[in-house]
Amino acid sequence: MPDQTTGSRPTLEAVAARAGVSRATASRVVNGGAGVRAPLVEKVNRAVEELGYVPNHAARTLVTRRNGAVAVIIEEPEFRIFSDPFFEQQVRGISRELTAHDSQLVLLWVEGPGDHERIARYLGGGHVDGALAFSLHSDDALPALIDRARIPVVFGGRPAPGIDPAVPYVDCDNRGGAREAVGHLVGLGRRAVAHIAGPRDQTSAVDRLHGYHDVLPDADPALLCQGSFTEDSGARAMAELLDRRPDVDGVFVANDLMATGALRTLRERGVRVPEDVAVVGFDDMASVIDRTSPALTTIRQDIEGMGRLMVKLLMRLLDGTDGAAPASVITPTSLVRRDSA
Amino acid sequence: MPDQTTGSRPTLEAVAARAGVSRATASRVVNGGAGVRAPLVEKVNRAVEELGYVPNHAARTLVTRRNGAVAVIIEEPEFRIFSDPFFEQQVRGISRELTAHDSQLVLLWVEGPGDHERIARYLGGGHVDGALAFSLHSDDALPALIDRARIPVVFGGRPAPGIDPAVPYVDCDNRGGAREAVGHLVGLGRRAVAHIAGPRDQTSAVDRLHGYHDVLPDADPALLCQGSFTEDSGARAMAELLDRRPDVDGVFVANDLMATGALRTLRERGVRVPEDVAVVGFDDMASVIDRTSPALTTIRQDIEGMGRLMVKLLMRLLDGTDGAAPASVITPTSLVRRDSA
DNA sequence: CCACTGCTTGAGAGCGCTCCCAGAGAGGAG
DNA sequence: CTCCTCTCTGGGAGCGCTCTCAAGCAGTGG
Repeated sequence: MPDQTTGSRPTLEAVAARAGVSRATASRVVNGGAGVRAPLVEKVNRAVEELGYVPNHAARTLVTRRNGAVAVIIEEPEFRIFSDPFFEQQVRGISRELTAHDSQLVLLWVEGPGDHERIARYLGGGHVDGALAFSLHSDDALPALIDRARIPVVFGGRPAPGIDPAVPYVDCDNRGGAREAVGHLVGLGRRAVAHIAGPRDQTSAVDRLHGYHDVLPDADPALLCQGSFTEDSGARAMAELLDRRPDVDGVFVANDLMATGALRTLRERGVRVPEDVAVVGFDDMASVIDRTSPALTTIRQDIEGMGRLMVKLLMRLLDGTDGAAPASVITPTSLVRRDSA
Repeated sequence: MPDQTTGSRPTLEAVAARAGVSRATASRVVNGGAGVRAPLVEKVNRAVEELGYVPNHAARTLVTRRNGAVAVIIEEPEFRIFSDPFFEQQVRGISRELTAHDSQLVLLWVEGPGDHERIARYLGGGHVDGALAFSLHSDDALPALIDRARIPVVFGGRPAPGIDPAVPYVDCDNRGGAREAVGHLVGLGRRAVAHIAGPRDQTSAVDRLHGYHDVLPDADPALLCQGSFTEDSGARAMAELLDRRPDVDGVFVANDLMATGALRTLRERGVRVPEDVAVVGFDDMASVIDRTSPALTTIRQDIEGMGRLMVKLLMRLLDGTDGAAPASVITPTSLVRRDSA
């Protein structure tokens, strides 16, 4: 009988002893069993079962230099990004895909510049194989931070220009989606199609604005209004638009939340949607859409899918069939027709 | 010159060599430097600096058997718990406290029974030092799962009866808070004080109901209504209450979200708050309170603080001054007087 | 001047695992 | 029957670190 008196967890050694094989063979079986004859595989597996053996992660990491963990970096400078439904969906996708790759999700919550030193040290400390981050603002210190840690990283959302262009990212086709939205409004016969844009320092907002201009390069600047992706800012922008151009008959709003605000303003002013003004949003965020009336026509993006793609890209980086760094991925968008346009 | 030709990260060995000391001394300095003479400490620190040395986590874990990581288990059976503001605040507290303890937050996202096997394996695999979980429903399989992994755990919220009573948890004083809420209404001279309760399978809701009965043991059962912690259920319950007992002049609602619904119903029915009916909620959830009118009087609980406490409790468990398992903690609540009562 | 105490320091043994390499069989070709 | 090849298995080194233990070295009292 092997010494099993201690309360500690059984080691590979113990499994090997019980199965009557060497540690090397036991290891092979535990890791898939390639090149081990069936009867031995059987024996080892039984020993694993009986002993309740679980590989020691630290020991394995020490020699393989693989952690099986990926950091997800969350910055919360001003908003409650954590409870943002967009973000939630993306993290869900990440979590699912990570699980599929037998990797763990380590949450790094950055609350301010004071945390940067700590985060950099952590990332550089070999605790995780790679990192996933989200590009929020162009004045973000995060990219530099990660760059310093010399760790593979994939961004969610196109990083602001100026960031190392070699860093792969996953983003939806903001520009193309915007084109489709505006094209839809134009196709509906709308003559004065306005745009309520998002913050200038976010690439997604900038790209959507570009998409608008792609279709309407000569649009009256008065048809352009600046919002900040919040519901109230959308309401205000819509009011301004109605004041400046009372003849406006179509609006492409850069996100659903602002579109909700715009719909509110239109309702308050007695403007009919879509008869008088047709409205198209962006995101197709279920929790927002549910509350709109009339039901919001919008551009859908597969947010969870983007989260999964981020992981897939990172894994490819890690598997490092060297040299060929995977390119960024732009996922397609689609128009979802509802009642508002 | 030491061999620094490889691109790999420097080891303690390298630091020791550069500082002209032994690996043991270098290790001592890196870990606080107790019992090492000042000049050597200085030398080693300089070497660390120059080499950009970062300790190898896996190697350290291998010998210390401490991971510096804690699992936060999130179950998402039906609701979007992740984007729940309550949850967000709690996780923020956890994250902050974990950082203070130099530990990392590993997110374990349980999506269904299919994940249980994986989670149990992970928890039992020595990847994390302990786990934090939240008690949601009484039919929860989670506690059994964690029990099986034989890993220290602290719950957020009192677990349902039937769960191992030795497991420590952190919860607010639901019952006392409810007593205070009802007492406040009674103190205001309200004669027919009703209660809109939360789901029966959640201990927080049950405790709040108990608190109500503590103050009003002989309350008319018609003054009791069942909700499900959602806004709509609160609205429906309020309507039912008004139908059953038109003379109702006070309501203690088991959470703010339902209170919002109740306020809506009251407004729609032309009932004045607080003149005709005084309303007290529970939670003091900023994002909910902001939207209520009149401003909701409610019971405040320190949600972030509870998150932090969960970590503190777990750390005490881990430091294991054996035997004395830390007791659960009940945090105090306080009445926040606003306009609705 | 020597033994003794107390504080620093270094040598070395692992922690549990993977992986390289050599050796042992087995089977086919000469 | 021997030699060679191929497949499978075991021995053993070593990943980077911590920690125990003993040696070294002052300083002190007898």
